[in-house]
Amino acid sequence: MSFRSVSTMRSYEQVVEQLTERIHSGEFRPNQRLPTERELGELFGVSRGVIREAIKVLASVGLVESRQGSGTYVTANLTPTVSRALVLSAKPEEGSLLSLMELRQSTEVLAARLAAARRDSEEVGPILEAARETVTAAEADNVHDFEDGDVMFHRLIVEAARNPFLVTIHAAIRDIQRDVSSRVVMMAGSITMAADQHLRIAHAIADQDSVTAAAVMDEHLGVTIRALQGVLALPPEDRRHVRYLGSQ
Amino acid sequence: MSFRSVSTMRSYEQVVEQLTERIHSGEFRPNQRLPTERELGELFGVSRGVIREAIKVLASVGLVESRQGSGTYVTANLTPTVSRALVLSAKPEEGSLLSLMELRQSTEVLAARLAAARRDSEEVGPILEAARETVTAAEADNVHDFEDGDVMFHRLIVEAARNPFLVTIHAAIRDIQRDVSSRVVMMAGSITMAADQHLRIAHAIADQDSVTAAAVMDEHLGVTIRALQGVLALPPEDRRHVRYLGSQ
DNA sequence: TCTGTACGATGGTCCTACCATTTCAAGGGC
DNA sequence: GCCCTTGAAATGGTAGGACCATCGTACAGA
Repeated sequence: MSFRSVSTMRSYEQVVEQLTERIHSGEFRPNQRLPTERELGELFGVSRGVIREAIKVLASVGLVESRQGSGTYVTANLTPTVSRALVLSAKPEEGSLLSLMELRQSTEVLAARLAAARRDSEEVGPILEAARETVTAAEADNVHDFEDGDVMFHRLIVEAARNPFLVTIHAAIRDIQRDVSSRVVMMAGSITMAADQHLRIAHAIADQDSVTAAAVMDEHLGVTIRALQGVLALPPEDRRHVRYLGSQ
Repeated sequence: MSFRSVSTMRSYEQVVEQLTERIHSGEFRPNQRLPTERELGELFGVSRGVIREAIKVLASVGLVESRQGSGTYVTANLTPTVSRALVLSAKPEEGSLLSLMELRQSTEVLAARLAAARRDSEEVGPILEAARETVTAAEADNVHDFEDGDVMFHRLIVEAARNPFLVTIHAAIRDIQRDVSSRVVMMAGSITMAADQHLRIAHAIADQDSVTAAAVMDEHLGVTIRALQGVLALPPEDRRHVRYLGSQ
């Protein structure tokens, strides 16, 4: 006696599902405008309110984006964001920054290992270039440029790892770090040393040396974590001098 | 001339924010019923539609749950789910399962390391117990019981790691694996070997031996990954015999 | 005590109207 | 001809009311 459970799927859920499918199938491409809410309502045979609720869900995972007066668009870079959910999972208390860095270390070490094994030959150039950019910036003590190169460097490696989940999570981590405006201790270590590690990682990936790439990446982020632990051990009053980059 | 930027935050966003805060602060506790949509509308001074959109967002990250005719409740197990977004980030194609296992390996190795370092003395007992449960089940060749113990074992370790992000991501990974009904190759290795590894990990955590805990966990999940890679290398027709667990 | 019914509360859906922004084309001044 | 202004239309954002579907409970009856 096996019955299928009666499906009572909410209508907005069905809309979410169908729109998701169209977006994934490429029928709706990035930057493309969706039909208006009123039109979608007619197409799906539901009220505008239902459409709006569905769109809110899609927007909350970063698949679409609504602009008042203009329309609803498929997100440009089709990387759904998990940052909101991730943020919600941690109370904004002491140590959540440390937790975040731990996660980042773990995932990026994997990314480095995979990137070394799977990177396309065309991907090597940009990675090396980004690494060199951080070296140049470090020599000039130009923190701003260093950061630009740093972000690019890590992003390229994650992408070269050919693991979509890593891309999503890495984007979310970056998101949160930006929100929390926690550049505070990001640069706690010496940027010269960091740039040097970048270069070694880049070369390891170029040589398809997974072990070295992973090991140096582990050390690279480990430095930051240890610095962070040091700062968190200080009483709050004494932390201020660590921050040396105020702007945005 | 410094002006505060004019708040153009959508009203539903503000509702999301405030409700999130109340939930996190413990003012709304798990399983508690929120005020009705109509009441919330009055409390926030917005229409019911806005409230509904806010609730949809909260529901989509797994913070609340609506039951028609009854009310909206704070989710019992307050682990927001990122699974939907993660699912969206990978087209359901070949290899996404491999990507998922890679992510799982990376995060759980970290979890094992942290758990060994941070575990509370009361957490050791349940972890050992879960490990022993899988050993017993493996000896009896009872796959069902093995799985129960297996899930519990890994969950306890992740929780002992004291890193909220890991908890969230691990839950999401489990979610997806269940959805994809991919027990297929989960057990591809010998469950006897797996159970043995469980025991070694548990003892390492009990001994606060981070290095061993991480190493064995790495190997433990590495076995599954290698098995998975083997299966994916086969032509689709030949894969069927790998699945030996059909239920649910 | 148990069962079924009735009623109220609540989320789900629909509808209409109006507001706020954006977009773009028509118009006017130079 | 070019640039700016202006205004209308389109579109998402918000409001409010109505009704439906479901749930929970209280109540009446067996």
